[in-house]
Amino acid sequence: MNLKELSELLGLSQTTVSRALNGYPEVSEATRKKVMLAAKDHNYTPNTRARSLATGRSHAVGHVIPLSLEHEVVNPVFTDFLAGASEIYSRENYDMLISVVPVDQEAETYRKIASKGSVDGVIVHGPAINDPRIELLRRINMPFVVHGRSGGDDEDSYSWVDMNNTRAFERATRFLLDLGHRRIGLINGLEHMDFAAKRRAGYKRALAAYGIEEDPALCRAEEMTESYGYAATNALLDGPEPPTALLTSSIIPAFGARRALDERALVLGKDVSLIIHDDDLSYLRNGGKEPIYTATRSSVRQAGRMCAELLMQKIADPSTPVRHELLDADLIIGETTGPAPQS
Amino acid sequence: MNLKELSELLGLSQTTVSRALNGYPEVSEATRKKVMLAAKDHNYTPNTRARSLATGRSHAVGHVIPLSLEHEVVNPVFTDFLAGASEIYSRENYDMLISVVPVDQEAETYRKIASKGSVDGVIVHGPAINDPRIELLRRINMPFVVHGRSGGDDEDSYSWVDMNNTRAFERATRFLLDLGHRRIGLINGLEHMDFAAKRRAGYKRALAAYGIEEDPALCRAEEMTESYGYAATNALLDGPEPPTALLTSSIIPAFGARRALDERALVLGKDVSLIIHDDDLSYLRNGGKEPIYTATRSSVRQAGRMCAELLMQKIADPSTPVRHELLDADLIIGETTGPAPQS
DNA sequence: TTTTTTATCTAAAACGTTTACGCTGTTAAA
DNA sequence: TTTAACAGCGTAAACGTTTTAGATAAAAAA
Repeated sequence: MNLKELSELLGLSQTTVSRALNGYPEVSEATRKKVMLAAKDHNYTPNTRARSLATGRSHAVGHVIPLSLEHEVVNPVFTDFLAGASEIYSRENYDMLISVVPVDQEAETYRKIASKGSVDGVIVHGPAINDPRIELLRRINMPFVVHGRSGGDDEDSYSWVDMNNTRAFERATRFLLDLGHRRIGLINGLEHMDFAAKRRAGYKRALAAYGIEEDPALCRAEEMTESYGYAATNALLDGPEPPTALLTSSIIPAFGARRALDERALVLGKDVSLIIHDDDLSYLRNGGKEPIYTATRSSVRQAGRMCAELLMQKIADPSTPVRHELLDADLIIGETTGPAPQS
Repeated sequence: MNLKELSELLGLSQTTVSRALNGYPEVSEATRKKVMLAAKDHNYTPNTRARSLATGRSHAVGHVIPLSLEHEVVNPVFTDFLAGASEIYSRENYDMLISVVPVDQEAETYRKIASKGSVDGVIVHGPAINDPRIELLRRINMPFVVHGRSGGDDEDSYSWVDMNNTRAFERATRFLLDLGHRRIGLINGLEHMDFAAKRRAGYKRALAAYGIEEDPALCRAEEMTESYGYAATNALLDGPEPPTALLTSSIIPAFGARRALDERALVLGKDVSLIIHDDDLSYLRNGGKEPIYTATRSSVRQAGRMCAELLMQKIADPSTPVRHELLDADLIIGETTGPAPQS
């Protein structure tokens, strides 16, 4: 069923029917009702392709999700982020178009997407420090919102939704310091990524406040997998002066850390303390009412919702001023932290 | 830059330029070269919307990924599945359109997608037993491939890519039986899903071969989260006749099982054996060269590739006969299984 | 030489919407 | 009574492609 057929069926012009359906005022309420009813009855939905061509907008947003080259890892937080964003899109009747591409082809992909005209805007995932994609998107004049920030001084010049990574890790580190820990290992994500760099900065700042110099031997930075958590924990514990506490950048390496500790019969929260960052993933909940891991928690799903929200606004009215949403992480106390063991 | 401008610039008609770019034979090699070059120079890409409208095909495929209602969990294997499928799509220059929708709105979503005409085909995720979506898609004549099967007798009538769930779990259970285990717990996924039902069937069949009746008290079936693995393991171990071995349907509940066992100071592979099903997720690798968990392994990413492959064929030529790909899982031996403890 | 075929290109229709503009009749203002 | 405003609807153009049906000229066949 298309517009022409529907309008013939109703004895009206295509114009009137279209206007009735799209809520334009130049049509009487009586006819609008008739049209709406007929549309429902013959379940007519405007053809997206034709509508897009006519309006110049595709009613879709793009997500380019980077595939890390070395290990072919695609970040698992995306499922929850997309679930959050999707809530907003489906409310606004927008489509979500995603491409998973190796990081070295990202710029190319954005360019292509733009010239094909298949989306009205994009979400930038996993910004690196001084990420070139931002400059690119601005140049081709494509509305975008960044999940995270890109460091640099131009953070005011584009819209983003970020978590206060520095503050979260500063608080977590401080919490451990207050418990008497002095050697604290950091099992971080890749530090050319802005979020990881900021977390490290927070860690460093807390140490500095206690007059402690950051020890590079206690800091690791890799793709956040379970096996990385396992290997890094082992490596740190095998060092000359093993840490009494650990910070991991996600719950996933924490599983690896737990495995390593178990093998050594070290008890979490007693022999070694552990604080994780918890993205509140639906399939990896950190406990129920009571958290298991002591954690800095910030919902990535919520971030997804907010990014989508901001982008929708930007698309609806491109003159919308840029907006920044800085989410604060909660510090929640679980069973994996305790006073530093006396040695 | 659009077709009209490009053709005027070249002094040719739009027809000729279009044909040159799309590789039609009615154009001389000389002009084709010229056209190609000019297109590159002014980086012209045909507008997707216009092309779709003209050809009637959208060059996009849809993935409707179900959001479990009760717990709002979106299955984490999707990221890897999508990564696999995406490889194929980008090779064929197809777009991937995804919607995350609560299970009760799935049928509605498919219908909408079809009438909007925004995709040329869909992948069906997470089929339940006798899933109504299959009938629906057939009725509205939308090409589709199912990841998994839907039970029932009509499995021959549509294309699917599945893992041999029954066989995998039969082998795993047999392996435990051969090691002397007689009480084996099954920590399964939701059993109205076909994959989970088939896994249970395999488990049952192996037990039957040893003359053992399945004990419902040893079988759990829920959303496969870490906390579920933890709770289920605790419940089983607290039962009157605790199991000496466990099977989990994914690596994620296995993390929970490990946590529960650690708390009881039970050693994996000695006090309690554990076999998992391993989807070979990039961010949750089951060890490196040496596997950690004994597991039945089948790559969900590979399944993604194959589904996409099949769907592309079906779209290119709708008369393509249905195809079935049944992947066999490897049984890989890790450190979490050993002989049943004497009691 | 005339006819047929072939190679190369073009004009215009089609895809299904939205929307700028125009028309008619009715009501309100002058 | 005349003019203006307005509500309600229709006509036709536009969006940027692909594709059908021809057109022209050159080459081959008769």
